[in-house]
Amino acid sequence: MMNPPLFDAACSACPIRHRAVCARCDAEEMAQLETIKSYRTFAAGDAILWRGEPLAFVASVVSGVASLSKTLEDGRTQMVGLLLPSDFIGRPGRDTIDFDVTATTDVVLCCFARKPFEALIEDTPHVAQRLMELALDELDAARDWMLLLGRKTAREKIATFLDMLARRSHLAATGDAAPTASALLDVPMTRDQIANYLGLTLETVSRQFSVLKRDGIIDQVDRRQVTVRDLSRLQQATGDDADGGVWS
Amino acid sequence: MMNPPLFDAACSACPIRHRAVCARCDAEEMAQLETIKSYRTFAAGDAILWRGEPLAFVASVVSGVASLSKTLEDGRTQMVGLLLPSDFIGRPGRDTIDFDVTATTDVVLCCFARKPFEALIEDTPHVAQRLMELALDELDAARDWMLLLGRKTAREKIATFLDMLARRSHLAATGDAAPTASALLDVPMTRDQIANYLGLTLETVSRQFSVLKRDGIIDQVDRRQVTVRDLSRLQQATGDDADGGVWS
DNA sequence: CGGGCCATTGACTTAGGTCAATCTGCGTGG
DNA sequence: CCACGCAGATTGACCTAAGTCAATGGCCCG
Repeated sequence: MMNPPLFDAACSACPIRHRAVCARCDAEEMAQLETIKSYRTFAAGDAILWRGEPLAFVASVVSGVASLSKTLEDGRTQMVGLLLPSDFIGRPGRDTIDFDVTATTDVVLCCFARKPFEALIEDTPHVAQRLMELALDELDAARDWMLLLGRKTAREKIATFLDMLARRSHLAATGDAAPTASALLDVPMTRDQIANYLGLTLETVSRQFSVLKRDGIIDQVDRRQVTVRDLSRLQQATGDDADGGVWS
Repeated sequence: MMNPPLFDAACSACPIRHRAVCARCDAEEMAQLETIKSYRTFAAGDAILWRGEPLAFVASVVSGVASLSKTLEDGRTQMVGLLLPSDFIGRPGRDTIDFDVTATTDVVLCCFARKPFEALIEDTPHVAQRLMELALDELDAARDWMLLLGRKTAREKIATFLDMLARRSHLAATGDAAPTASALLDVPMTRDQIANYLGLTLETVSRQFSVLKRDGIIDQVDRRQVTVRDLSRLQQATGDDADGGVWS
C-alpha cells in the first residue's frame, strides 16, 4: 500500500498545476477554482463513479491511475480510457456519464463541484480552452486505440501496450520524447485489466507475454515488472507505420 | 450523383448554423468568421486531407459524409471516425493530423484558414466552448466504438451499425430520439467501407447481412438499401445494455 | 454484347477464445 | 516459523468465429 502523499490546499504547489484543466488559468481564475475544489482519495480497486449516476463533481487526476470502462448486457467489458495524472474526469454540460470510472491504483483526485465549474467555463475563457485541448488529446489517443482494437493481432496489441508504457516512463523520467535504450518497466495492472484494455482474454495476454520473452524481446522480472531487451524489435512488433505519431 | 446545393456566402442561411463550431457565436464573432471562411466541395471518393500533411485549413462539414481512417504498415486499415454535417475537421494548435480524411459521399466543407481561426479561439470564448462540446461528443462516440471493436461479435457489429443508421435517419426525419417502427434505410457505404468501419472483412459483412435477412430481422432492397422488419430484435442483437445511452 | 465492379457464397484455415489443471507468491493465523 | 488458502498467472488441449482464397452472380455502363 502506498504512503499517501499529503496535498497542500495551495494550487501553486500542485504537481499538475501546469498540465491539468487549470494550466492556462491566471491568478484570479485560480483563486476562483481554489474556492470550489477539494481533494478525494480512492484505494486501488475502488469505484470512483458509476455509469448513469448523477454527477456532482468533475475532477482532475492528481496522482495514480484510473480507468474508464463499458460493459455489454452479458458482462463482456472493454476499457475505453486510462486516466493518468492531469487527465480530466467528467462532462461539463451533462449530468451523467456513460461509463464506469475505477481506481486502478491508489488515486488522488482534485474535485470541483460541477455547477460552479460549469459557470466558470461560461465566464472564463482559459478553462474551456484547456478543456478543449485535453479533449482533443484524448480523442487522438482514442483513435489510436480504435486502430489497435479493430485491426491489430494479439502480439501487436501487447507490443503496443509495452511500447506505450516504455514511452511514458521514459517521458516521465527524462522529459524526452522517444526512448532509445532498454528499460525496466512498471506494469500497473493485472493480466485481467490488461486484457480488458486490449480487447483480449487474460490467457492470451499471458501467452503473448511468454512469446515475447521466448523471442528475447522482453524479460519478465515479476508479474508487475518487465525489462525491454530490444526496444527496436518491440517497436517493429507493434505493426505501426515507422513514422507513426502514435503516443507521440 | 447529387445535385449540389448552392451555398450562400451568408452564415445566417447556413444549414448547420446552430450546430457547428459557430453555434454559440454572437453577431460580432460571426462577422469575424465570415471573413476567413470559404466553401470547398469534394466528390465521393476524393481525398480531403492526408495524414501528416501541413494543415492550412480547419473546416466544418456542411453536407455529405466524410471518414477518418488509419493504416498499419502492411496496409490493414481502420476507420476511426465518420463525419456528418456540423462535425469539425482539424486540430487547432497542431499543424498536422494523424489520419486520412476522405469524402465518403459528395461533401461540402466550410473551411477556415487555420491561423486566424486559432487567433479566434484565443480571443473569443464561444468558439473554444463549442469546440470543446464537439470534441467531448466525438469522444463519447469514439468510446462506444471502442466497445464495439474490442468486444462485439460480427453479428452484433452489423446490428449496431444498422441500428445507428436507423436512429440517425429517424432523427433527421422527425427530430425524435428513438425510432420505434420499421424503416427503409439508406446505407451510404460499400461493403468494404463498412468492413473497415467495423473492424471486419467484407466477406463477413456480407455474410452477416445475409444472416440477419434469413432471421427475418431485415430485408435487402438493393445493395444500398435495407428495410428493418423488426427493430426491437435488431436492437437486442446489438448486445448493448437495454438502457444503454449508445447513439442517444 | 462484353467488361468492370461489387456483392454473395462456399470450402478451408487459423488466431484467439474456452475450459481446465497447475503453479507461484503472499498474507494470515495457528 | 510453518502451513494453509487464495488470488493472480501460466500452460495445455480443444473449439469456434472470423479470416482467407476462390468461384460465381448480378448490375450498370459503354
